[in-house]
Amino acid sequence: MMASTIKDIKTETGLALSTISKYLNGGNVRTENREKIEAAIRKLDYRPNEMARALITKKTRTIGFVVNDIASQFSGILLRYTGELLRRSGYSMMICDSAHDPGLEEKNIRFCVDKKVDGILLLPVGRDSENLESAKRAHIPVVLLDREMPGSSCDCITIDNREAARRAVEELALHGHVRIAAIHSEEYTGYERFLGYLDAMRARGLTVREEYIFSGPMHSTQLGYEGMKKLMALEDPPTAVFMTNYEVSLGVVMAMNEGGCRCPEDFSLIGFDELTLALVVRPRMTLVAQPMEEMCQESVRLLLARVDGGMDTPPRRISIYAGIAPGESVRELSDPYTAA
Amino acid sequence: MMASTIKDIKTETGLALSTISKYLNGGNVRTENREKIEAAIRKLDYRPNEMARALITKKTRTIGFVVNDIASQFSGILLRYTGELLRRSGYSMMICDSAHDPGLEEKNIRFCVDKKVDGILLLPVGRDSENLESAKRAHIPVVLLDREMPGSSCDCITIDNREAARRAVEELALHGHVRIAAIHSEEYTGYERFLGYLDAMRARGLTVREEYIFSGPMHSTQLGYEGMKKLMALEDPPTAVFMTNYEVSLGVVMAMNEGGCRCPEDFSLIGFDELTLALVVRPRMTLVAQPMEEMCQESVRLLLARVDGGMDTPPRRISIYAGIAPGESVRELSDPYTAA
DNA sequence: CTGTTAGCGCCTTCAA
DNA sequence: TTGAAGGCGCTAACAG
Repeated sequence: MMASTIKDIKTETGLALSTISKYLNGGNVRTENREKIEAAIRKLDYRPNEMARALITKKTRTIGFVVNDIASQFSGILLRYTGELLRRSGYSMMICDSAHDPGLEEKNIRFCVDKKVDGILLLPVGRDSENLESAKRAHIPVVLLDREMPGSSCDCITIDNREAARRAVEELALHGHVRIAAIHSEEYTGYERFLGYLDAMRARGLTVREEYIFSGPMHSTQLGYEGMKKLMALEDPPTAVFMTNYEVSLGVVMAMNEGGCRCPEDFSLIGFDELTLALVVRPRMTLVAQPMEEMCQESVRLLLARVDGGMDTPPRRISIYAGIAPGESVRELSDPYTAA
Repeated sequence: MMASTIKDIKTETGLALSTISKYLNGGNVRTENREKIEAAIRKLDYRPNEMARALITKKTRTIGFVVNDIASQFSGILLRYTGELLRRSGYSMMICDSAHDPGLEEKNIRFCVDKKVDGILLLPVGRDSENLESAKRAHIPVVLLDREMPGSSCDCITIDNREAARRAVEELALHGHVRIAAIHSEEYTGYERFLGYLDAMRARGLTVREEYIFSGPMHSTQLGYEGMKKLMALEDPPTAVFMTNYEVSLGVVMAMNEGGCRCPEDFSLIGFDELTLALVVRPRMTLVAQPMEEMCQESVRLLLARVDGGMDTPPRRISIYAGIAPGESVRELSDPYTAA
């Protein structure tokens, strides 16, 4: 009734433990013995005990994924891709949700370390690389996904947030927009993208009006909703709005619908992330499409390379190009100064 | 440089291994020795090796969560609650995403079994309890969350889907609605809720018109969007729409906004799940609020009871009452037959 | 209460 | 290629 062990295979086949072990680990065994072993494994439904194996090899074949917010759609999709990639490489994934709490993030990393994961994928909440201390002490590699942490010496996969944002706002300007608002979060990605907005405005010599900037501590539907409400109520409202993530865009669209405004007639919009909203809303939103699958591939590749290869090579920072997926949410403005 | 072991504590303190082990497991030790041990632990930054521990105790203190769709907001929130609850009980959570694929679900369960998890929480994709075979053979308890599986003999936590749906549709009827449409998925929850719709219609003696029913294989924004488009195009459209989940509601709202329809003036709406949408859309949606936190508490409680207590007691099926959160998306219809 | 002695299931030297 | 012996880090009997 108990799960069968390698010993049972031994008594079943009459071979030595080490022979069986070698077979299990892909070594060369006489064909006749191989067949015996395979038959016994099938018969007893034997599966190696990963715990015992890990005790010796010091490899759990488990990766910890510490995620800023498990309930966000963006994270969910990253988790799906990475989980699948890891599974294909024989790794399992232990997910810990930091729920936007930097303190919890630190605990989660420590938890992963205690569980002896082989490596950690981190989609960070905070900017404080002190949170990584426990992993560093235990020599467990960490790869940062989607967001950098200034003080850290980890590999890091991001998109070129600032540059992508700059191009997005440039797109608005190219269509003749001058009164361009921005709704952004103060998190890493939100702020980087806001900097890109400023870059574009400056490069074009456009005025950055204070009342056109709306920000909040983190990306949320709430933020977009409230921001757009405020912008719509302005005496001299913008003609275009730049939004720094998916949830924010969702909130903006809700606010516009509620206020009876149309896109792009009343407001042109450009945002980030090609998720559900983008597939459903008409007119189709123009937005920066983050190559999420590629981000996951790169981060898993880097992490597994560290797991196998070690920490002696210098940290790599990969910034992936994020292009703009065309849509119809930006309208041509011939004379911006008379536009509503 | 290597992580310190219990042996290091032994040489540091001069005590026997078993004394230290006993201390670690909460046994009684002479105060003077306790202090020695504690000092050594701090000094060497010792943390017990969970692998070695698991090898003897046969408990990994890890729970596997096999989830139908990690990218859905509903699942995300369930994962957040359960993860937190488990962490507080000293358990880690290994999440496997089935991505709506029953075949992958079976693989995921087998994966959890191989990883020797102490128990499995399953939010199922399919209805086929054969997927649970590997867990059953290994005597690993499984608790079903949110959805039943007919043939299984597992504990199961659901809400009273059918009854809650019946009450929701009854609510529409009480406001004078007669031409009531339903957009539902063919998944377990979607279908149960559709049955509740039929119950209510029948009880009221209302006609169930074929053109008022729209369904699809699974819950999605797409489903709601397309369903609502179709309903709006009808010659004789419904006055109210019942939607079987959150994503569907989102799609419906999008379609209405796009078509220039207002809620509740043009269509009354009632749906499920108090998520982001519910917090942002105005007028506030009337909907069945699933007690997600309670569902998680119950399922974790049941699962840990199985982990400790064993499988000899008969399976428990808990159905939690889901109330209707009031909103303003259902309007009073005095004369339904003349309403648009 | 403390220490000694065996293992948990597996991998990895070493001889043969 | 194969087999015997030792040990990974820890807990669980015992005996003291």
